[in-house]
Amino acid sequence: MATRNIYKTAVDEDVQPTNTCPECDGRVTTNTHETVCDDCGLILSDQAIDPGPEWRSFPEDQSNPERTGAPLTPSLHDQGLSTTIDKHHDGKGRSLSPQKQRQLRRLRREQGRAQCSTTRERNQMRGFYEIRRIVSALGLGRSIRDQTCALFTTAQNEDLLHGRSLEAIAAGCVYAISRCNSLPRSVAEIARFAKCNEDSVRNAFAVLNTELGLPTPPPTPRQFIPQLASALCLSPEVRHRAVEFTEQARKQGIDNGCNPAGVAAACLELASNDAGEHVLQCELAAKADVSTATLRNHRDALAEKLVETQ
DNA sequence: ACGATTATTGCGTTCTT
DNA sequence: AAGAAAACAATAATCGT
Repeated sequence: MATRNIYKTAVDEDVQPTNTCPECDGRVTTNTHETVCDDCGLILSDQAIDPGPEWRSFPEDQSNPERTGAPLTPSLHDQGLSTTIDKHHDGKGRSLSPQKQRQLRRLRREQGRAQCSTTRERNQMRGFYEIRRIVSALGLGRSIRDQTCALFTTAQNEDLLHGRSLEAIAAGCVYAISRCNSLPRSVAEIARFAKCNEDSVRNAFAVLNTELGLPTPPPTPRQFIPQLASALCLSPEVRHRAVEFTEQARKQGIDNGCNPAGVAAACLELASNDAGEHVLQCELAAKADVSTATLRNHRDALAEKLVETQ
């Protein structure tokens, strides 16, 4: 429980408003890892300028020995601090004698074994590999990836992996972190890329959530608008309108107990119809992972309420 | 493609032991 | 208090236009 708050990364604390989003003119926020548009979810840059020292070494300047090496990353089990032994050259770039090469080959083999000496470390490597794979397949940013890896480590420390598949825990971590960051992906979407079924992902998330007490608020329809609008190439106006509709839906309480993605899809349909940008129901429903019937039901219920309030 | 009707599923409530 | 069951709402499937 001591590590509870590490998932709340800089998103809340170090946020500094910068300029506006080129796509929708929405407000843009930057944390330590990436710059994201609040309105459309567009990631403007996940290669933020690093104010730290250069990652170069200057052999002639011996006074500054710490200015070497690659930046640390939590998504590698050794945080990127691995040692590699070259095959053909020594530290100064000279080529090696065959005897030395043989010796170094043996050293390299032992070093490789030492790098993940325990099953714990091996599991962590496999878990991180899986996380990196899923996160990049979903198009989520570096910040999400690093938070997910941190959560995975915590899960490992709390002994939550016993009897569960590593792949399921990794996928569950991705799901949990995406939700904690208000960038919800459906379990189905994650399971599509994960090496396990939906139930395993759900179960893994449930375990993480209860055992670690994650700050996971229920997903709201609003959070689904950006990704859906972007997937269907809808205009910023439609997107803004749809967000307003989600607010209406919330006030009227018609999203209670409903799949938020379905409500979001209905809001988008109404908004796009208003703007004359016609979207096929089946496409909208497919992107939101709901049936067209559900989409229509929500749309009609919402339309009724909207007429009443006018 | 869209709409209406019917079937299924999931879940909180209520009843029983 | 714990489990079973009837009940309801959300969602999906199917058929008709």
